[in-house]
Amino acid sequence: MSPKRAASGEAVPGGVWLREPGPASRAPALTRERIVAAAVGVLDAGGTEGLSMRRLADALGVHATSLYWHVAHRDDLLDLALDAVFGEVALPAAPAQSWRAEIGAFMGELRAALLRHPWSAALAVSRPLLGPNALAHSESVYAALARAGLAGLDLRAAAAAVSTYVIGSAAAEAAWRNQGAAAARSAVNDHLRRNADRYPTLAAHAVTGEEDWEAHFARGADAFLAGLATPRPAGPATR
Amino acid sequence: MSPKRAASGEAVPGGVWLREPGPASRAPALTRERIVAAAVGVLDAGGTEGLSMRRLADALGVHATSLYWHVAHRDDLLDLALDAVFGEVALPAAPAQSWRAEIGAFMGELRAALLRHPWSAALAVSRPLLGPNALAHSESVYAALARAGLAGLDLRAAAAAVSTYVIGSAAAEAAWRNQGAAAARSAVNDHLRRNADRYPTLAAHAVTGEEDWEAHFARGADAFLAGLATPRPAGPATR
DNA sequence: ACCTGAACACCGTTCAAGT
DNA sequence: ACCTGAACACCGTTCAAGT
Repeated sequence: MSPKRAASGEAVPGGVWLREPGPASRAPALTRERIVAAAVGVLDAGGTEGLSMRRLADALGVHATSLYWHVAHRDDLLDLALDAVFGEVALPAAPAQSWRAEIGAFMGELRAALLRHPWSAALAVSRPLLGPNALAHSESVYAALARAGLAGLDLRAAAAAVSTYVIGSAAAEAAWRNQGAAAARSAVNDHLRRNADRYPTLAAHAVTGEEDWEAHFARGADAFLAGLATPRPAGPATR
Repeated sequence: MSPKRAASGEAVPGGVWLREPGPASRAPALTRERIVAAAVGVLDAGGTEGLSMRRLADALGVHATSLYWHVAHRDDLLDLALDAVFGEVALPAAPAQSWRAEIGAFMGELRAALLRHPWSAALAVSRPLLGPNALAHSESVYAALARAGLAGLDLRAAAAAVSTYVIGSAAAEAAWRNQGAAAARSAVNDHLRRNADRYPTLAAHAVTGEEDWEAHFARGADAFLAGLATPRPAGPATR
């Protein structure tokens, strides 16, 4: 695990400073951590499409093919970068608060992390979340819901729904923000108003000005948590 | 709007059958509908990554660059194909049933359509849904929820949550099904069991055998609809 | 063990040219 | 109006080679 001993020679006190840091003393130059950190940077800058092996290699001062020593495919990079985003979300310190407060807090924090990296939510819906950070959060959500008395299919469905709602909302928000934003929004409004005969309710109720995404999200999350708290009709299918 | 008149010549009764369908009488060969239908086919066969302009052109017996006459970018193709999937979902015929039944039915049908085209859900989370078919469904969801008494932010949040839940669930399901399925599943189970100290609740409650995805989905949808039906605390922020 | 360099089989998109 | 063909600037990934 420790890096190889630096090049040999007589032990001269203070010699480190005099010797050229020969190739043997260079740390591996590339590590998974460095690669993943750089990948997150490239993704933040250019989105999923902007992440190419060559561009990432450039950012690391290295040839593209070198990356394949540390990583099997480009896809692995995406999975690793995504789990790094989950790693930005703190795990609940004290399990003292109510399950509802704990899960509500988790939802808010996960949303914030996903929005800090606008490429991440779209990625999170499209691949199994099995990285250590994602699993750690999954575990704490399961634990909180189990404390709430859920089990079996109810528990699994509730846990899945929690992350589905957060990730899906963040992905939608990121998708809207990505594009021209203001320009796009007014184009949509125009379109709806021009076709008010086909879309009367949309024309009357859909967005007009600046969306308050956070209030929007919180409203849905509230409704959703209220639903989870509602006792299920104890049908025979409950296992 | 009507296609150009076929090549001229003396009007001989029954002559159509005798004349070669010369180049002048060929219909435009490429139309947006044909292109979109072929794109859906290519996507069904090879997923989002499998859709390239050249491959699609091949399927249509045409040169790749010809597509650019009908479509501006590859992205347009994705938007058009996605809206075609929404077009497979029937609009509610009679607005007679309860809003809850209507929306529940819509959710089930949309899920089915998205799963018939496993590439579609992941796409639907990552881009604004502004195609005519998507908007038509959006309109009817808004209308049903407005009938239920929702308005303003409540209405928008509820409508957004409905599609977020359906699309997010379908995307997650498709992602799990895409990969090795059985192999992957048992690998995950092994992984969780090996790390049961880190993930005790997951190891105890997470999937073991075959998932019943539909029951899973329905359970979450029920909880979710129950939450929507729960009256909101009439805070001052309700506009 | 780790990185390079050349190479292969692809990409999306443009643009001038044909009919 | 619609399609072709050549061309440009990219891709992910492999593999033999270097150190």
